[in-house]
Amino acid sequence: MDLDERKLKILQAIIRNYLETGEPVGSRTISKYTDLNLSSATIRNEMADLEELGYIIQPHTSAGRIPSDKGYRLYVDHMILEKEEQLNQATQEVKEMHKILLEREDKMESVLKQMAKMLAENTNYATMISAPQVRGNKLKFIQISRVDPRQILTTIVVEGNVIKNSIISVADPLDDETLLKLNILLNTNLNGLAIESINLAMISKLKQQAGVYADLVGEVMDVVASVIKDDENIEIYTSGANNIFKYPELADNQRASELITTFEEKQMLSELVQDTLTEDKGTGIQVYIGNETPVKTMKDCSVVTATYELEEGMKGTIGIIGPRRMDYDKVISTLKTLKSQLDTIYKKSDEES
Amino acid sequence: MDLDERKLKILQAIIRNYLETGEPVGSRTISKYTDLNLSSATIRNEMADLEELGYIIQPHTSAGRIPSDKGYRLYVDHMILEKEEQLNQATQEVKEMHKILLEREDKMESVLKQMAKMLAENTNYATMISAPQVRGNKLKFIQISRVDPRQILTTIVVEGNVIKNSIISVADPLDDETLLKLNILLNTNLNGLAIESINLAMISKLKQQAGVYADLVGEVMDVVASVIKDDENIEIYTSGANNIFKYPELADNQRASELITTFEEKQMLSELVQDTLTEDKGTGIQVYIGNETPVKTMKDCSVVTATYELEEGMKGTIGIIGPRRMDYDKVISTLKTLKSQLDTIYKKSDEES
DNA sequence: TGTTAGCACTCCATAGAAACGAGTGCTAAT
DNA sequence: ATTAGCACTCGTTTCTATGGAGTGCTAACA
Repeated sequence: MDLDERKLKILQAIIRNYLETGEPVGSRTISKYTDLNLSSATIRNEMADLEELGYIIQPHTSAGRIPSDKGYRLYVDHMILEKEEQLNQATQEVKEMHKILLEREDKMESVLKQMAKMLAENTNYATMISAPQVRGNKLKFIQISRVDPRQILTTIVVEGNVIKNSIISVADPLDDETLLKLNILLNTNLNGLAIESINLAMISKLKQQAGVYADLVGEVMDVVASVIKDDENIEIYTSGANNIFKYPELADNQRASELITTFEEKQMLSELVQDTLTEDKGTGIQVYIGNETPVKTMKDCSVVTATYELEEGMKGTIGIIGPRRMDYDKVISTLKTLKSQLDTIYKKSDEES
Repeated sequence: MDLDERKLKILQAIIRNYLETGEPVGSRTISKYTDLNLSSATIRNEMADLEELGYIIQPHTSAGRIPSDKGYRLYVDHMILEKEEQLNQATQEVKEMHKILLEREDKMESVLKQMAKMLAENTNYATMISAPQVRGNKLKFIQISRVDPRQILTTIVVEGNVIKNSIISVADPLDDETLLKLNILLNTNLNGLAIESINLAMISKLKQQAGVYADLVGEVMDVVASVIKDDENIEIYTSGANNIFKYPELADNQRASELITTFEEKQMLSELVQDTLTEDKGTGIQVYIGNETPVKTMKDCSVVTATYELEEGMKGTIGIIGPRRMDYDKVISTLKTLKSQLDTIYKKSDEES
């Protein structure tokens, strides 16, 4: 048996209604809700069919129906296609983000934090944003300077303008000439190289050329290495974790505690980021319903993610986490608009600079 | 009427018992619990007195008693004095921190994060740590370098080795000589100055001397200014927020949601940090019971804070947030030990460098 | 005079019973 | 194919015991 037009309409009505109320919806409600002009009895028959097909579930014999994961999935897939043209819907809130992005602060960190917060406030769900991941980055600039007689400041810039500093202590003060020589040594040998491609042989060669300052060069190389290390545990910013308390189905102690922990230990979220980045099939938007999510503690949630891309292949993820009955419609179109803005604005303003 | 020895002992027994169980404690329990060898009837009389004095409360007529804020306060004040000598009690967990601190990473951020986490795991309460606040700091080093033809990297180091970078875009490439000249200009004029003391007159003088590069110097000064701005919203790291679910009196939706929000919006916690730093009377440990806390959303919690101090007057705060019936004993001694270790270890390892 | 045993009383917590009502499935009529 | 009608199910809410923990008070005791 396939889904005819009418069944689809009924299913849609059930889901819409359930998204709003969070209560199982009965046949009588649907009978009024839709423009089909059918009696509740007819609806009941159809609902029995839909249940048999696995699109809806009856929590107990005398209750209404709620959508199953399969039902949600159908709804979402259907909806995304439909929405394609009316992209400019959720403009209201996204315009504010536009503004934030334009007056972009020096620290990308604070931009992302603010964005997460704003998204959370507008959607009433929990949000997460991962900082763009830098991969295969090339060293753009490396420099050591004397901050005071015993302290050397290392500054490293990689493509994408990620900057890393560290202070190294030295036993004997370096004079200006040595400093200059070492800087030239480092830059001529390392500039333009992908960090991953720096191997042991190169390091030992460098150390050899540095002579008595081999130790110092070694420490500088440690700093270089730490750029990669930093990169491995991706920065993730979250906001609106408290929103889960607005949805009774998530707010019981057991679940709430788990979810809060998940948001706190951002590490678990990074699985989600990874999955999103690898699974991305081109649309850039992904929906995980219930158990589909790669994070087990979120099995009672739905997650909608978007990947955004800056220039130079830096990719990041935005995620919205809410109950199964989240307003997919609004969330997806919000994310779509935001994504497209991010993609374009960031690119543009980076070309300026 | 004053508190005689016996009343004190009874009060103490009540509190101890309540801390453990979280249930109102009755006279019979106390009669067995203490070594006073008194019947429950006698205890009842004493308890009636204690209640009249305001140290304990009866939730309802036929229930046992629970400590009032006044009772907790007495207990805590008493206990702190008693504990003074047995400082080495909570060594177990603190030794691990010792280790972390010794192998201290370059980023203070990650040390503090880890510390917060470890504290939370050991105590089963929520924790917060504020990064040391830098005040009245002097510029130690300032430098601009050319990263690529159109991009200038600004690096600023202030006392305490706080480093700040920013990339500035320029329309026309700068040659080496100009760069050197500007660096000398900036360093000779600004080095050693407290950032707060840089005024408009100096800036305009600098700009004048920079000639055609006045704009660039202006942007550099903006970066300098942002060091202060960064400082104003203190970095605060939290951990173990989910622990509040372990205490039923905090775990109802209303309260939990408020608390989670408080931990998320670190801003509210900064009030606590401020209060702790200003109220500190020398012991370095402070206890806020219930309504005593400056953060309203925590009125059902108790907070124990410690201020730690690194060299150069950099002060930070560690806080442990739990239910009113937190294990003050353990928390206070843990914080004391940790504080003393932080005070000494950090100082020492900074002298090394 | 301080302590204790005993007892009536209070009041929360728990469990069960009863009433309710939303919603269903099925049947028979249209 | 649709619908009205009806018996039935089952979760939710409300009410009513019942039990027990704990108290305050009184009277007896050392």
